[in-house]
Amino acid sequence: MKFKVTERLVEERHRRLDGYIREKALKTTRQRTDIADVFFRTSSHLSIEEVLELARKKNRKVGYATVYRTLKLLADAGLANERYFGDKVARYEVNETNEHHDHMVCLSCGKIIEFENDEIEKLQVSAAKAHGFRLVKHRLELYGVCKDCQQAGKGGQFIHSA
Amino acid sequence: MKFKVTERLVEERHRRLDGYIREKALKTTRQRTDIADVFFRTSSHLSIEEVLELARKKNRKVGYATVYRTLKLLADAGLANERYFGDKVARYEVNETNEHHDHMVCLSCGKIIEFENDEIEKLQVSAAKAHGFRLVKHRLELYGVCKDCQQAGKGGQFIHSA
DNA sequence: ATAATTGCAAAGGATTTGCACGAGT
DNA sequence: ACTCGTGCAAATCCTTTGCAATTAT
Repeated sequence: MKFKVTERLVEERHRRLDGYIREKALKTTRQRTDIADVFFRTSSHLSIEEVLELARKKNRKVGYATVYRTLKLLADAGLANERYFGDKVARYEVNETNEHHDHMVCLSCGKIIEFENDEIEKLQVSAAKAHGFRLVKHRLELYGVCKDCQQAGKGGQFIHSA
Repeated sequence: MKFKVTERLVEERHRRLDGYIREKALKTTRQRTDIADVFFRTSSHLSIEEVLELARKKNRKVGYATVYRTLKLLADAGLANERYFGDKVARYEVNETNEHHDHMVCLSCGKIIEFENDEIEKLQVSAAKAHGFRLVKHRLELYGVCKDCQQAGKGGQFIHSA
């Protein structure tokens, strides 16, 4: 997301989650709410590890299996997207309905920058059409060195292999 | 690759590998040659599993650790690229120098179609520039249903989650 | 009460690694 | 000879799962 995560937005996300839970006759639990909450409040791409760490600050007894399960649940509910960047760990981002963005991943510091480009999207559609391919979704990632790392002269040390 | 893999091309790849081996003072072994050979002869995106199976037809005693090590070696030599599509297994493709292509992945049959689009590449460069980002490489994948699967009416059953 | 959820530890799948043996230079 | 490569099994990493105990409805 490019915007700040407001309290209003966090509440809206919780409401969407509650709706899903009700619809599927699941249960609202302390852990779920806490995990979802830390997740809803970030605007970054968190690994399970990171979500676990944040969740434990709220609720010491969160187990990692529950984090895995809760993030899958959020993904099923359409509230989270699972992504894999260069390394092999799953990362989750909040899924904003009708938002389309791609990512730039800094090979030096690991930072993930979101960007949008409608022209590229359009060309993807044409490329798919040209191959008789029915496009469902896409993934575009640019790997390189972010502005900060270039300035800090850290362009060389790639921590990330993409 | 869009072209057929000719004998000339296979030889050229072996020559490049030999050069790398000499340069790094490594050794040419039966297994390496066999694994590299089956790999050089395909034009698809093989998993370790698949390379192992093919290599064993040539040389029954190839161990899977050797396949892992050899494909890493080929990647280091600049002859192979490691990629991850929707599932979690690494796939390797022959790296054609100065060839740029992206992939369409069929969610129904798993087929991988390569395509090129210079316009998209150009837009990526501008997008990166706009963020002060030094672009090193990119990854673009379109997920959907290929022409064959659409005709066969298999558009619904996604075997692949992207 | 009933059924879903949790936490733990065990199981899984893909990949990596340590080590003694075998092969290339 | 000397060093590198191999195969095997064990180890590792991330993720999933079985199960008994706990909690929400």
